[in-house]
Amino acid sequence: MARDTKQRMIESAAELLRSKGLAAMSFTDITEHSGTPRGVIYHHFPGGKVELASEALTWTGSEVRRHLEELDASTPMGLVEQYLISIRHLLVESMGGSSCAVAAVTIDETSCKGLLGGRAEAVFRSWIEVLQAKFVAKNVESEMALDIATSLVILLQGSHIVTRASGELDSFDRAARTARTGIEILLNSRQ
Amino acid sequence: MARDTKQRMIESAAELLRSKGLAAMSFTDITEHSGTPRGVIYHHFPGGKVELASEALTWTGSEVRRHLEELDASTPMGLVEQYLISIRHLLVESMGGSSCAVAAVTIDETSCKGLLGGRAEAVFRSWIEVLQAKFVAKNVESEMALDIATSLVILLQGSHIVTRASGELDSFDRAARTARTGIEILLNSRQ
DNA sequence: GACGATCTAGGATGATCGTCCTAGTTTCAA
DNA sequence: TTGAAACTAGGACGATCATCCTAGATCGTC
Repeated sequence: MARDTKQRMIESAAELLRSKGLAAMSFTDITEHSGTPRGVIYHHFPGGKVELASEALTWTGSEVRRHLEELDASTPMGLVEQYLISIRHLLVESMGGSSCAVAAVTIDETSCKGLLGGRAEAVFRSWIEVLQAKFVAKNVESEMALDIATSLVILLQGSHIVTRASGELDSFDRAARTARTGIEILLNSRQ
Repeated sequence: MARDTKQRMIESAAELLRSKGLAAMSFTDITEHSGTPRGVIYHHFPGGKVELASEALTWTGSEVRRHLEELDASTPMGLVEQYLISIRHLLVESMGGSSCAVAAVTIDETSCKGLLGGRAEAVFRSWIEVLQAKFVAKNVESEMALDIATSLVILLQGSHIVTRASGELDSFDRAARTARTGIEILLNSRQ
């Protein structure tokens, strides 16, 4: 029960972070969205808003990481294709109002300098590392795998911003096409 | 004088938008940062915070667009190189606390749906169009030019987020390398 | 069955938010 | 010179914010 209450608040925080950002996310929003009473906040999160946001970030990070770890294909290029398809679905959902919780926190300066900034960095790095490992497992050289993994995460973040503003996926499709071409060449150029 | 007061507020708003996002940017911040009195706000911006943010967005958009229009090189690939160098400088500055004002507004759901969202979309599109026209002027086919321009803007936005979180430029350099390769191949593949 | 620890519950608080208001000041055309 | 328009100036307003507080409820352990 207790774990359930806390978890509901974390997931609500993650969703509100995605939809309105850190500063605009109030505890009133969270209690209404999660259906938990106000007094529970500082019992489960003695550190207040920062601690809740931090846990929401960590949770979002591991959720996405779990999706990334499920990617599987016989070739490196197959991984790229799967990733692009996967995040296209994610962007479709996002257009309805959500963006990326990690990006939302990164936008905030105060959070960026403090605990939350470090947490956001760790989340991004973990995503990149998971992707890199996937490519390395397909016999892609380590540095090249890191290049590709980083490019894919940056493509996701950039697309989140631009497609959310425009309300359509054309921008992503064009950037994805360019990225696919570039990565394919990189992969073919290896010995 | 009047124009000066208004302009100072707009530029302060743009900077605060970059550093802390829309919701966290208060009028108290703006008056302190710009050195203008509180009563002036609703004289120059009857629409309140939304109108000020909108003007800050428009101003940021034209500032960046001006930089983009200054890009000049003899070859399409030269343009890409210049763009990458140019936004690398921008990212160096950004690491000290600022991100992109347009992205900051896009994160906010309420603003994204309303007037500000439309404004943000227009700004992104204008950047893409300027870049596209640059490539078309170098005899790159229109659709391919749009692909490349879109990719470059998405690269900028994604890098802004990730490098701000990590505090270093390695992510950008890796993504830029991949993008450069991909675009080069696209350009060489044309007839 | 009782007791300490954990959790739920909602209200109170001071600070800060965006917005608005009423004066005073400057500018400039007639 | 004068009067209207444009602008400066700072305070006041209700609403909302994050935080904290005190009780009641529930649980596991002796």
